[in-house]
Amino acid sequence: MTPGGKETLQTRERLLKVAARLFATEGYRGTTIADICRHARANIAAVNYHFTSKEQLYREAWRYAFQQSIQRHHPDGEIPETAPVEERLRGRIRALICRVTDRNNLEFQIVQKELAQPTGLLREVQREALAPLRKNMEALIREILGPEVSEEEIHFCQMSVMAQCLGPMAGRHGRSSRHSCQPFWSRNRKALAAYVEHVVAFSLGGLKEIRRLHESKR
Amino acid sequence: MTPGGKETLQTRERLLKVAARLFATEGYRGTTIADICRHARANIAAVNYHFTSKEQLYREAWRYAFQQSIQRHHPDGEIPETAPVEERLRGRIRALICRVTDRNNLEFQIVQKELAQPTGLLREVQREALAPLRKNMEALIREILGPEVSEEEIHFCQMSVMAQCLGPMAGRHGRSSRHSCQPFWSRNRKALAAYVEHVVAFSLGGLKEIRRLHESKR
Amino acid sequence: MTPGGKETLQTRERLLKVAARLFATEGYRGTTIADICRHARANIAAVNYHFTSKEQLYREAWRYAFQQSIQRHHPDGEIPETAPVEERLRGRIRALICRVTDRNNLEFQIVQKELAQPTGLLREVQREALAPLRKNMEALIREILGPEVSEEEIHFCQMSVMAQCLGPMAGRHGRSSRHSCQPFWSRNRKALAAYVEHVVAFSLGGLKEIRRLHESKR
Amino acid sequence: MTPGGKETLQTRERLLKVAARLFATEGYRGTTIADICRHARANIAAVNYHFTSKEQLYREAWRYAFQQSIQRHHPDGEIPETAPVEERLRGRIRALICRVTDRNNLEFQIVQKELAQPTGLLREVQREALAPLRKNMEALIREILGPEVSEEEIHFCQMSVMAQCLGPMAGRHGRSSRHSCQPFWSRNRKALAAYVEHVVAFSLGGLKEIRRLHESKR
DNA sequence: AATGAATGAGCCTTCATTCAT
DNA sequence: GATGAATGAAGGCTCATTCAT
Repeated sequence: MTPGGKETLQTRERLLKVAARLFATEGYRGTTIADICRHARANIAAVNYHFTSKEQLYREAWRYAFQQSIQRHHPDGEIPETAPVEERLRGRIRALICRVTDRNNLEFQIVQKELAQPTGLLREVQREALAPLRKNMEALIREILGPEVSEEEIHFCQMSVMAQCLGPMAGRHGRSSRHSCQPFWSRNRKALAAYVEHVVAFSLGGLKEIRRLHESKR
Repeated sequence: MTPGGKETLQTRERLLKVAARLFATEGYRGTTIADICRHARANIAAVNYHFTSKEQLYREAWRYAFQQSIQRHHPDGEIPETAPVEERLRGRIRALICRVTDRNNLEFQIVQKELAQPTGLLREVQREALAPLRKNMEALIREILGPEVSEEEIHFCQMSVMAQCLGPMAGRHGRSSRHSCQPFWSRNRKALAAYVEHVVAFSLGGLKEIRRLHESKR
Repeated sequence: MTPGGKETLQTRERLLKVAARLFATEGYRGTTIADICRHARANIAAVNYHFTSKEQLYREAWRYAFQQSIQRHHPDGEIPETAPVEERLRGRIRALICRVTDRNNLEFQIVQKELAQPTGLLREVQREALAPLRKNMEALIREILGPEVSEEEIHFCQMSVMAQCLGPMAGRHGRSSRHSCQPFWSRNRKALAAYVEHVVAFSLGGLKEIRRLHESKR
Repeated sequence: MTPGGKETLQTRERLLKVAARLFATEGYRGTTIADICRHARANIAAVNYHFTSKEQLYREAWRYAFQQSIQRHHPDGEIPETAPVEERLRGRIRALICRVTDRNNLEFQIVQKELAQPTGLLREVQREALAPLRKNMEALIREILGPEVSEEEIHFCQMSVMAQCLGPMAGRHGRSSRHSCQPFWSRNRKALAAYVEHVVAFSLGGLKEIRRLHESKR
């Protein structure tokens, strides 16, 4: 209809957009192909035409959300590499919490549902999205704790920090949100900023304690 | 069939047991009434007969798992009320992590799926299971931080501690676990105990830092 | 509705009956579950309830037709075992041709479609229906030719006789029969009886020739 | 694309070739337009563009296979018209059995599926391919039996001979052949030649018997 | 002449629920 | 009190065909 094959691209893209949103709010099983096509104003067979199967669409929709997410948010919080390590940790934590709590960022909403109810379809999630995040966080922590702390301890510290960042993800709701109270971070930006500062302080305190214990043990 | 309604009770209980297990591993949507009845050696109509609907069975199954969980695990970690507050915090943390990582404890597996994919059917979860946990944790934290720290800060600290306890929940898998690497805490008890000690130390360090900041601010 | 669970049995049986008829005329792929259920006045889900899948229904429908067929036609043409071998051969040939050309005998119509377009679902057809037929025919032929004729020759003779019996099967039509001229054996019984006598005579002549050649070769 | 419509012709021919092969192995319903176009490296719309519909392609594909078949095999087995009638019968029988069992000869594979499962699309098959075959066979038989034998008897004899030739067609498989044992004639050429000789001998013996009966009746 | 996106009808199957014993 | 047959709505997917270039 429109010139230049634009229409074609648009249908595929519309499907991806809608699919990412619905998968994020309703989960894989809770989303039907019919829903997706209706919202994307596309034919019921469009999904199978463009993506072969619902499973494939799921994978590509997550990838789409993932790439949109890293386009919007710099994972280092735009802190230069030369800044002190505490500053860089703050940048990482802020960036991650922002990505996690951003209503328009579908990536982590899909990830969360995938973690809770693995479909086995997003193995690449681990590889491409979460593993680098963890690797990077562990590098920062190793820098703070010094080279003599065991890898297990570093791994545990990374878990502690990441858990605090991902924590606000829980209780995020889809359609059925009528039953739930709004989470704190959706009230205003100030509350979110306060939580970020809390996590930074709490984590630095925790790391300090771990290092102290390690040194006293020696 | 047998007199005294005994048979009924047995069937009912079998259904609850099986349902809790399946809901925990496969989620609400991933579990079919037929599955439940087959595993419980019950008639296909038994669920609707005993529980009116799948939704109602879901609610009662979670409650069943919840009550079994608190029967097995003392939420205070069997630390007497008179022990120092740090000891009581350690007891709480250990108890919670144990409940969360216990493969036979279905309660939190259901909770996790409910948090990620709210069906809106477990509003009571919040009220009966999680809220008391949080309340109690906040009380301990308030005791540690002193009465002058703001409620918001106490709430944030509770989130930090709880997030670390619930963190290991993520990545727990049901049927599709063939795709996943085993989590650290399933390797052996020692690793789990080490993580518990880490969370205690990290959290105490974090709380210390928060208190220090608060006092210096004054 | 009707007393005694009769209705239940009837639905299953109705499905089998209708399925056998439709599979016989339209083939496996040409028959839809919806068709079957409509003709059997059953719900669209009835097939999957009673038979799990279309494939399973196909197998059971053939078995149903097979058992009805052997109930109606005695495979030996009701010739006593003590009769001369030529008489017994005539009985066999007549019985087989009757079964093959009987419009109400669905068994061979299904078999024919299965031979032409194997679904791989009726492997038991070979074992249960055709193999015994061939075995029996070979026994008669061996009796006629004498023990010194090679197994290969006996097998070839069996093929010659069987092919003549099954030949009228070809050109049997389903829905699209408006395009085809009626086969000779549907015109009247006399034509069919004449064909039977022809096959008997032709085959006995053939066998005589084979034996003659064998003896002259010696 | 290329000038002169050459490209078109090539695409058209590729479609015909592929279609004949797929229709022969999978049958009309078992073959999809998408399959054909994929194997022929043609656009999904190519079939409808070149042949208007799948039905039309089916007809033309059979005709294509038919013409290729008669180009490769001389229907008289290359026996001169002047040879004795028995020799000419042998030539015919051998030629027909060769065509039927030749794996590369798609014509009869399509015919067989059409006979078992008439789509009503190949009415011309009867007229153009089978009828001449039968006519010719009947002429030979009439020559052997003499002019006084009834037309019905001649027709029956033709059926007997043809059935033996077409018999090996049954059990020929497409994709699902993994379930089937290999037919005798694919083992080696000697087995096939032996079967040809058997059919010739058996048929001559049968015809002799028929003539004898006819003469004795007189 | 040829293409690739798009369509709509239809197919097999699943599943929570109901109904008549 | 308990059962098993039956239902209808819906889900994912296939496929021949059409449409706009």
